[in-house]
Amino acid sequence: MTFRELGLSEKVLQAVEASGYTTPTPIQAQAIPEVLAGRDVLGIAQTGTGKTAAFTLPMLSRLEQGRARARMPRTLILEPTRELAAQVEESFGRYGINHKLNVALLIGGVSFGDQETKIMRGADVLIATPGRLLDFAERGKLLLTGIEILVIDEADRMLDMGFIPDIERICKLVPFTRQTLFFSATMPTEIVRLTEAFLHNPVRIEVAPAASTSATIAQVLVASPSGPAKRETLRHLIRSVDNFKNAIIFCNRKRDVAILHKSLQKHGFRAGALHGDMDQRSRMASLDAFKNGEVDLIVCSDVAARGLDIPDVSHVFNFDVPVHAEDYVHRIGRTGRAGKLGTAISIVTRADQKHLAEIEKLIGRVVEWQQGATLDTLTQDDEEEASPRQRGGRRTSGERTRAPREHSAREPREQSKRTREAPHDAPKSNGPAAAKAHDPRPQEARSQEPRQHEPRQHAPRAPEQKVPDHRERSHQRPDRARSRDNGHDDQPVVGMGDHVPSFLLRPVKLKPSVVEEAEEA
DNA sequence: AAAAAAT
Repeated sequence: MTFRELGLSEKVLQAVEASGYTTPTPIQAQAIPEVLAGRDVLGIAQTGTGKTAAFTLPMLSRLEQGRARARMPRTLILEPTRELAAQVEESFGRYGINHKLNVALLIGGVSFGDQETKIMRGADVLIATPGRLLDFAERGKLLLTGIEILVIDEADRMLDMGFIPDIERICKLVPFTRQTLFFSATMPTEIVRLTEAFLHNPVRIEVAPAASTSATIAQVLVASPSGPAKRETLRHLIRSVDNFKNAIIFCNRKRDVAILHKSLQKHGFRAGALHGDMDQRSRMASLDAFKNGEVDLIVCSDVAARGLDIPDVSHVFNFDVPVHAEDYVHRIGRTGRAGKLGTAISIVTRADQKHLAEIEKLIGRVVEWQQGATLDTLTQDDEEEASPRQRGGRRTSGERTRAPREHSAREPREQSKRTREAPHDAPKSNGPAAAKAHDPRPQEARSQEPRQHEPRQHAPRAPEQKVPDHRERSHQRPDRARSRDNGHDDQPVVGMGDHVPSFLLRPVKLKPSVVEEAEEA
């Protein structure tokens, strides 16, 4: 099967060939002829199946006849997130190079001016998130009465996000005679009801069963204590995994995205962040930086879990196990795309066991623990290290200071940091981080790339050995780094001797905002 | 125990 057999126009075929594609994916092969014939389509497909091209290519063919009028776009595509909307715009840009079509992106978080100009000029394709679209429509800046094709993408996600009332309102603003293309990864009853109301005699095209995980994704679990030790577990994993190119790291909460992002940067990693409370500029900048390789790590909330198509992501880390099992499937689906191999590593703490069980039930298989090291193999020490704040007065700071390890002697200037880091970085031999003896990546492929001109002080490191800290923080002012460190990690108090006033050892309850500031170090 | 989306 080739694209040529599907009935697409010559202009579109040339653009597809220029992109290097020759064989349509199953959903493209099935959907494209139907869209070209003007039929409604109900596509049940995950992202990563080639769904976007399944509607953009035939839409481009159809749009070759006719012209857009001011304020009256000819086609409308609804997306649940701004990033997905921007991604669809890119797709029109890529496959529409031979067309002179006006494509407008109508999303929140950016100024109205440009968007209004494009709509006034007449948009052939309007790609929108529901809120901003309704805003325009209600102000009379946009008429939906000329819509020929309506695309509702990621409908089940729209449902999750409470967009269904908005979608229904929008559907009532577009002409009854339009063609509707409706895509959803799953079909909950709410969505079935919607398709019955707004699709006319649709062709049903189903490609991948919901909740299946791709065979091209290797999945593994890593047991870890929680707290700062969890960040150390992640750092170790990033440094030690095989075939690392870049990674998306998921957290469950936006504030944890911010904390982890800063922590990784502090440790010298080139990392970006992406969550819905960031301003739109930063969101786009982060995503671009990750796509073009300026950073090789991006810390995300679930805003990035679904649909984002970043080719060639080598690893997905679940820094937090997702609370909702379906999110696991979506998150790990950011890797192993387009036939490439990917690895999904989930860091699991005691508290995650329940959610892990639900995930395994959903995907219908158990996920292996790395090196067979389950939560039960975490030692008492690991667990205690995980919660220094709750220790209260059980130990004095003097007792907390561990005997320097052998490598401290080799790096005397790093001793204080090393003492603090060693317990997490060097778990028991059956512990989570004992996985790989050294980083097999070529130097240029690593997170610390900008510093590659610096001589590497140590040959491939042993698991007990941390990457020399001066490499990680060489770009930082050391005084700043040190002072910001003191807040949350388990560092012995310097300058008070072994005596610590008892009030300092009392457990303290901090307001969340205070905790956040402390954690920012 | 969350995130997202209009201002």
